[in-house]
Amino acid sequence: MLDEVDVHILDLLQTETRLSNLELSQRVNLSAPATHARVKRLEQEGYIDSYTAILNQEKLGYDLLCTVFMSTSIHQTQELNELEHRLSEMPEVMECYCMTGSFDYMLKTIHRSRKELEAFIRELNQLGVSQLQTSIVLREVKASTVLPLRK
Amino acid sequence: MLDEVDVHILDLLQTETRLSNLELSQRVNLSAPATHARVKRLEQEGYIDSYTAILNQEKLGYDLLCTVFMSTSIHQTQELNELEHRLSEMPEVMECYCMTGSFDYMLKTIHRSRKELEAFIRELNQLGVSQLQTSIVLREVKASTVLPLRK
DNA sequence: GTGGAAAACGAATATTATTCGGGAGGGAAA
DNA sequence: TTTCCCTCCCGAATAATATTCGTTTTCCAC
Repeated sequence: MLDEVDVHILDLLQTETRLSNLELSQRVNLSAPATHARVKRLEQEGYIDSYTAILNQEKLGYDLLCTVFMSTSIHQTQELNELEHRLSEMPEVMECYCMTGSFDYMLKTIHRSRKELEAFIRELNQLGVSQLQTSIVLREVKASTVLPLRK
Repeated sequence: MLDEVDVHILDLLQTETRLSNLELSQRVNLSAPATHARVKRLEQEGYIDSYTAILNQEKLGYDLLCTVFMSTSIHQTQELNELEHRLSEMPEVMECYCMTGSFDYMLKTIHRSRKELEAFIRELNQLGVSQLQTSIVLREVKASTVLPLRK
């Protein structure tokens, strides 16, 4: 179970990840070793999935962010797993969700150019897709990975 | 400009962020100081937006991930900025995009319960929204922050 | 209150990042 | 080709930081 200090640590980790263990310990009013042990415990118990560097999409030439809604004609579990596996392996697919609503899946995909997007959509179509609806992101208003722990 | 080694570093940082600088330097066949200098340069020049800890939504009680499509009746720039600012400030809104298609915005939102989702939608409705369409994520097939640098 | 487990502390150590002086490589000009 | 200069690298030294360890404190259950 998590106490108040654990939540405080998690919240600091997801917003100010670069804090040293010493600074972190000062923020939560604990000694450095005690703080360190807690962080390790939180990692161990699966409260922290991963640490990651968020790269700048624009600077790296990825200017085309899309949402793709798709449905499939597949209904057998085995084949569905296969489909999902293939989707997961595609590097352009950043997120893939199974959804309520009129489509089976929603994808968030990223591309360098219209040409690459077109190639990607063609690739998708060869996967047993019955319907596809692609929209393009005009502007990113907010893109965060932070959970509202402190709300 | 980026050379091959820079791209290699960025790719390692976004997939194996916890690597020590020493390990990182060995992976890219450079000395530790040279690698360190490159990382600092990449941060400086804005190729790395941020470092973050990705928390486990389920373990922390956030079991309700949604996509919300919304349109607005607002057309004046000033008021639109205001609206976007309000959306950005809402902690449940993890992502917000201005889109092509039949809705103006798409949001990715996260909640602890149906009750909180309902309160959130009510809050949205008081912001000058003309249309709302909310879908619920049944299952996360893939959720990544990794750009396909090596594709 | 008392015993026992869990968790904290400070000091010591190990690991890692960071700085620094010097040198190799490569292009431009003579 | 030689020289100069700039850029980038390296290894060694230092500084900062994480991590371990033995001891003490805290906090329940009885």
